[in-house]
Amino acid sequence: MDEHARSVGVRRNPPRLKRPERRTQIIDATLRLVAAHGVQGTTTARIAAAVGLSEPALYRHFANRKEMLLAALEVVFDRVLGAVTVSQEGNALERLRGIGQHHTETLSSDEPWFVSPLFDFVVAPEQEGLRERVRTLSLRTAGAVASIIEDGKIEGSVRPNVDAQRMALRVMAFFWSEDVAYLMGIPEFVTTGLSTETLEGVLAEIASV
Amino acid sequence: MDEHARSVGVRRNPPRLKRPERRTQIIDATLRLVAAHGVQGTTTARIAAAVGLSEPALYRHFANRKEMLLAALEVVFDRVLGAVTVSQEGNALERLRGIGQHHTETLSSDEPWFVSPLFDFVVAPEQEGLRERVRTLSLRTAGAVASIIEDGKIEGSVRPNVDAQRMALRVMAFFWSEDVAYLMGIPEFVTTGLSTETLEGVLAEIASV
Amino acid sequence: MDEHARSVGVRRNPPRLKRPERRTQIIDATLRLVAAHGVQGTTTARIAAAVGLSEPALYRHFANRKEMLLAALEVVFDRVLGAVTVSQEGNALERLRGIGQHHTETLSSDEPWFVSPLFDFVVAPEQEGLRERVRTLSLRTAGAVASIIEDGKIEGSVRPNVDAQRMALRVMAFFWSEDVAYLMGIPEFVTTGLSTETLEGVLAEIASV
Amino acid sequence: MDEHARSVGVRRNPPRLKRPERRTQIIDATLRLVAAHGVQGTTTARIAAAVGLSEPALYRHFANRKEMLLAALEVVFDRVLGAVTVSQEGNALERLRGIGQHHTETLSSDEPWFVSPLFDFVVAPEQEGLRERVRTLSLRTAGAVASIIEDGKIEGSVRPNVDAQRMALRVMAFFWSEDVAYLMGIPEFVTTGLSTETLEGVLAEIASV
DNA sequence: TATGAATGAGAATTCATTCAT
DNA sequence: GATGAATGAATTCTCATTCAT
Repeated sequence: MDEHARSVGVRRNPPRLKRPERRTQIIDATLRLVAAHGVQGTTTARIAAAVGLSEPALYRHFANRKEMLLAALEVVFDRVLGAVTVSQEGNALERLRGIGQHHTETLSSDEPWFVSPLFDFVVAPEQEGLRERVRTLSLRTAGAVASIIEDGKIEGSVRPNVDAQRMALRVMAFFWSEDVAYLMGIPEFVTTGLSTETLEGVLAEIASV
Repeated sequence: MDEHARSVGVRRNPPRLKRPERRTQIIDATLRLVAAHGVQGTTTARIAAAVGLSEPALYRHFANRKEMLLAALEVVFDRVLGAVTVSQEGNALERLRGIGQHHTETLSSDEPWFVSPLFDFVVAPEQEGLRERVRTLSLRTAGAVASIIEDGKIEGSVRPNVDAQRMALRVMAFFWSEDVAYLMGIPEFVTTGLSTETLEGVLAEIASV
Repeated sequence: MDEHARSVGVRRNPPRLKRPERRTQIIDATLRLVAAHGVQGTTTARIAAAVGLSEPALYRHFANRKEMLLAALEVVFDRVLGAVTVSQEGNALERLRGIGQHHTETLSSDEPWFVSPLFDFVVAPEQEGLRERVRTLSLRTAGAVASIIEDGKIEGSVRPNVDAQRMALRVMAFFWSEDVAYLMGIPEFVTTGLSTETLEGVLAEIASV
Repeated sequence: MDEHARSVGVRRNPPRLKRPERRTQIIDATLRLVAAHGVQGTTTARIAAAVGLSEPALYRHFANRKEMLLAALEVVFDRVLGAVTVSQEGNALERLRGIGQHHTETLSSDEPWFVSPLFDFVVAPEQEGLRERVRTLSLRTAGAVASIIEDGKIEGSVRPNVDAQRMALRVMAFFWSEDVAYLMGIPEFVTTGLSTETLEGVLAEIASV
């Protein structure tokens, strides 16, 4: 019957993906699981089930569970960083405003997939080593925001005596508060423009003249 | 004979606390452990050890581990709410500033006991029903802040046309961003006065004249 | 029916032993298993099955598998040391001869239970930490032999210029060679008095006059 | 096209060894690994890595892991036997002394490759059938020693009434005790000449006049 | 009110081995 | 002759919880 299956072109159980695809697939599954069950609830058994593999097979692609989580975290930040980097239109102020809008809109949409995992990584037990990585990646994001502010100084849209690093963190705070409001089930903070007021406050402080 | 022992007033080794005291003791221990090890790391074994009881004995006081955690969450919010309510000195603005300072100081201290439990519950898997509880309690806290703002309107320190509910949420955002910064391992946001700038921004917006 | 079982005095599955008995029982089982399957083959699953407990229950009595193995090793050496210490009759030479005879006889008997475990511990992977303990305990045994030799010097049966430590090791070598011969399936080395010749050689060297 | 590549003489990356060479290479690697990590630690993964092949490729050359270990054991005995046979200089006594020295020196070196595998097989669980093999090969080694002694009788260096078989086993005992001392982590037995004293005792017993 | 003894479910990970290519 | 992908069976160990006393 195996023969029959083959001749008719019926695929055997798992479609035997190539390395890179499997890796991506595992990372995606991990991300979804963290969103649904938290870091703690993202067990190797669940990941394996989600990708239709046996648990040991996972270890062909990642050294251990932590690596899977770390890879997923990396993806989260890649997208966050991407969102910050992409906006290239207008002067620094307008770009920051654009980034803020993007964040607000994402959170207002029906699938802000990244918030849950992100905060799950933040509160993950110290020993998982995820916190440290979150810190590093967050600071990198803050750095990206800071360079936009620096750009603003050069082009003249931002006051020259502004401390870019510090103000970048205040922009981050805007992101954070939107995220928390969303997580706490208080979307009105995001959707009724409240958070935007905070961001505008920051922008007003750094705008030239 | 146990009866005899009691009637004669002979004390057994551990002075056998009464129900309510034991309960409180267990909740306290749970809270300390959550602060130190996170929700996940707060195992029944650790709780039992912390209160000097055997594990099964815990189940005399709580149906299960989750109940212990829930009770601890309740305490967290009692204290958070307490911190917001207590400050009675000065006008509304000064009281809000005082509350903010208290929050900042707690986070700068070496044992910010409430952050870890709070956010652990925030990111808890949807189905656990903990999020809903956090939402309710957060809104109650926001309500307390709103009444202070209303008080300010009456006493004249706050502009009369301010929307207390909305501004209360912006004050909450200040709390949240400090919490997140702390969790992410970016304490400079809290300790170098960056977060305070945000709060001052809000206060300036609502201050009369 | 549970009620019936109780009233008739029928025991429920495992007879719920007290701590010390369980511990002993586990150690014994471990020892038997090491003899039968080697250190590697002495899995927690097998130990649990042997004592009629679940695997986790084992951990109520020992911190981990290594502790169980170590405890078993201790027992092996206790008995070996016991055999060396017990013989109190006659002068040093006669006592050493007695110890040798005891060893030879044990190996000729049908259950030299200790040899297999002993050597299994010797070849156990470094990382198990058993080798180091074997070394320590072996040297302790050698020490016991050395004191007998020292006793011999005092009582005059042993030449005063004999190096007790060194000769003790040569006596140990007699034990070892008997053990190895037994393990290798060459019992004639033990049973036909060949090994005894070696021991007599050593005794002749240290005997006074 | 693979065919084409071959016919044109184009070499693929790893120079694809012929069957026999690969086999030897695998056995060598196995032997080195057993010496370093013990039988247990000699995993197929490690063997494959050591020879630069994939794990499945090993099964082209051996039916399973046990076959690889068995082949390695064979080599061990070949070498042990070789060491006993090779020495051809001087009379029987001198040759035996030479063999002993060789053994002592190997154990004093930093890679006594044969001890670990040898004893690992000795303590292997009965049912594996490895013990029997070790017995056979040990007796063969003893036989080689016995012939040297017989040679000694002919050439006159050994007393004619010596039982070669028996004395051969006592020489073996010298080997064994050195091995055990090494394994137990008591190298001083080997390095300070203690074991040699035993051997000299045997040689003295068989020497003529 | 409390405990000593015990467990079922499940965690991450390793290993020898197979199968299709 | 060799490999990439995958797995079943085990391994050690943790945890919340139960039950008889």
